[in-house]
Amino acid sequence: MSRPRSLQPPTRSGEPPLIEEPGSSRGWITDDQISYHGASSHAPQPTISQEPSWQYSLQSIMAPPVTSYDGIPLPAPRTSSENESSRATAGYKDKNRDIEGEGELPPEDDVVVPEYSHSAYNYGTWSAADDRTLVLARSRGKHWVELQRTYFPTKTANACRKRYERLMERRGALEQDSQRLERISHDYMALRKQIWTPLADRVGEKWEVVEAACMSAGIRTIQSNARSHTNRWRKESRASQKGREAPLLLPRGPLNTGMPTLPTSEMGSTDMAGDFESPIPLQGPVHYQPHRDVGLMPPPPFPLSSSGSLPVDGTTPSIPFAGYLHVKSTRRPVVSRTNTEGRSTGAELGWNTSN
DNA sequence: TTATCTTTCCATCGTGTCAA
DNA sequence: TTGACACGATGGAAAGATAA
Repeated sequence: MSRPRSLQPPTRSGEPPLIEEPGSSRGWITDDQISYHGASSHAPQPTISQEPSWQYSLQSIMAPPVTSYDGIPLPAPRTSSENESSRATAGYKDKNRDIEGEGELPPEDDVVVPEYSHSAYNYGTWSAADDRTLVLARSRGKHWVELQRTYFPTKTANACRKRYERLMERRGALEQDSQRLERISHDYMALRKQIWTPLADRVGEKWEVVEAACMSAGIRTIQSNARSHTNRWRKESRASQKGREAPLLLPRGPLNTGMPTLPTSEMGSTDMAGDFESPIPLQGPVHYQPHRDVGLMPPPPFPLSSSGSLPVDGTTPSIPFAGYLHVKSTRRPVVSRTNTEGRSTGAELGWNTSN
């Protein structure tokens, strides 16, 4: 099976708009509000309802049932007995799907088949309007074949069914994620001081200041800054070594500077150690000292975003060499896709918040 | 037997990221 | 700037399940 790489989905400008329900505050999405690649990240997200009886403790075990999609009541999951009775009484018409959802389906006569051939592979994306039509039609008991012939003649019934399944899975996961984020936020507020204090001690700042700087910068900015900072330090270190007889020795061991001590075990034995690396291995108890007191080649000031709250004047203690954290991304955060992964939270990074 | 639905596998495409 | 790579999205196909 080969598909022409150049085949693109047709523009949807010729499709009829969905009919807005009179008095409804929920307007239909017009074509110019939809981009057809990555559309779901920009289009208004539908509202999802789920069973209120769904228990918090079950979050990590199973996704709650999705009971509505953007206000459209969805049929309850069918049991085998319901299947049997519905088919017997309704002449194979599934009465569980015979639910009058809000909104109207586009008139069947108005459905315009795009001009490209159905025989060509239809690698078309689904717009928000398509999704709504699909869910509405399904909620009214239309079989896949009928639904496909009526509203999606350029797609197959199987494609419609799979799209429907994925929509339901996605919406369920979305709702689950929002509740999960609430839980993480709650725990974060309780543990944030513990989380940020080690880094704050290392750089000689208040933990609130360090937290604000990192939060405002974002993980991508921090990754980028850390990498460039490390590269710059290495470059300058090499240049410095060229001009000396003896290589520049990096401090190890106690310097007795009065700065907070971060035992190696705190970094080396936690999951966090797998996400960060320093220019040199951490060995033994290390006492950190602002460079200006030690007389080492001063690293550049800590890079800040434009909204960063750390001062960048010369009095700001820069991060000692061992404090350069280069974040190794084990999973690339996805920015514009609709998936919900890529969140970087203390919990997900495996920060050891126990004391 | 037929119709419908579900599950599973797999190939392809689009897009973002990263290193050279 | 470009190519390699990873990953999610999409849809075709086949097999199996279920009920009329």
